[in-house]
Amino acid sequence: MCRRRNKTALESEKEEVSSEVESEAEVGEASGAESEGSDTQEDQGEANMNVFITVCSEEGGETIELPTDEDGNLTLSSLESQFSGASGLSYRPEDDEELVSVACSEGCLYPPDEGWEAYIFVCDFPRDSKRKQDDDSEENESKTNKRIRSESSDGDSETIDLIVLGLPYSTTDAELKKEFEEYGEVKMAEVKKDNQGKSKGFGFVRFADYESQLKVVNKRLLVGGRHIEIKFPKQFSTKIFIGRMKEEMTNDDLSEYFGKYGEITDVYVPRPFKGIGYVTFENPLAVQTILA
DNA sequence: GTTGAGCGTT
Repeated sequence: MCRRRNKTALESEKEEVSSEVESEAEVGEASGAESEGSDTQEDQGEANMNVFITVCSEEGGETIELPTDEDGNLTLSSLESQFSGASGLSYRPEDDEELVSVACSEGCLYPPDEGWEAYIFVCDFPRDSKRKQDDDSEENESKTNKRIRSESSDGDSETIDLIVLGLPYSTTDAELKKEFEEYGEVKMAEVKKDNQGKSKGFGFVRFADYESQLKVVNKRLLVGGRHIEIKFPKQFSTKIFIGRMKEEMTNDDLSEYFGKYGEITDVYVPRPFKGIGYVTFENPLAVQTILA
C-alpha cells in the first residue's frame, strides 16, 4: 500500500513462521485462509498496532473509525471508499482554531504529530462540494463499488450476517437496528442473549445491499460511548496465503491475477523474499471461491 | 443488580 519504511526483521520472522504452518500450497495456489486480527500469528511486532481514525463527512456528523494500514497511515483510496469524493482530511487542534489539513502525498495520508487518536477528522471535498456518505447509492457511487459490481458475475456481492462485538449490555435489537440504518437498509439485527434474556454484549446485523455492508465491515462505530467492532463471522476470512511463489512475481502480478476474484484490499510479499505472500480481499466470498 | 473477550439457532 503506502509504506514509508520496510518491514522490520521481527515482522518478517513472524510471517515466516506462518509459512511453515500452511506450507502445502502448490505453485500459484492459495492454501489456508485466516481471518484477520485473531488466532495464531500476525500479532503486532511493534508499529503494527491497531490504530483507528475517527472520521466524519461534516463536523458534528456521524463518525466512523477507519483502520490504518500496517504503517499507521491511511490511503486516500480507502478514505474514498468510505466517503466518496473525499480528497483529504482536516482536523481542529482546538475548538476555536482553524481547520488544519492532514499531510498528504502520493495518495497517502500521514498522521499529525499528536497521532491519529488525538482528533476527530473531517473529510475535505474538492471545491467544497460536500457530499453525504449516504448519497453514493446511485449517481455518486464510488469507483470501487462500481468495480465490485461489474466483477460480481456470480455471487460475490451478497450480504452476510456481520458480527457486532462490544455492544453495551443495554443495547436492544431495535436500538442495534437503528444504529446501523445510518448506513443502509437493515434486513436483520439481533442482540445475542442468555437464558435469562440478558445481552451477551454482541450480536449480528444483516444489510439489504452489499454497498451498505461495505461501509461498516472491518470498521468501528461509537455506540453508547463504546467502540463496537463490525467484522465478518469467524468462518469467513478475507486473507489467503500464497505459497511457493516465484521471486519475479510482483505485487502487481498478484493483484492482477487474484483481482478477478474480487476487490483486493492488500497485497503483501515479505522482503527479503521467502516464496510466500498474502492477498487480502474486501469480500470473504472471494476467498471461498478460490479455496473451493 | 456484577461483566468486556469473543463467533450465532431458536
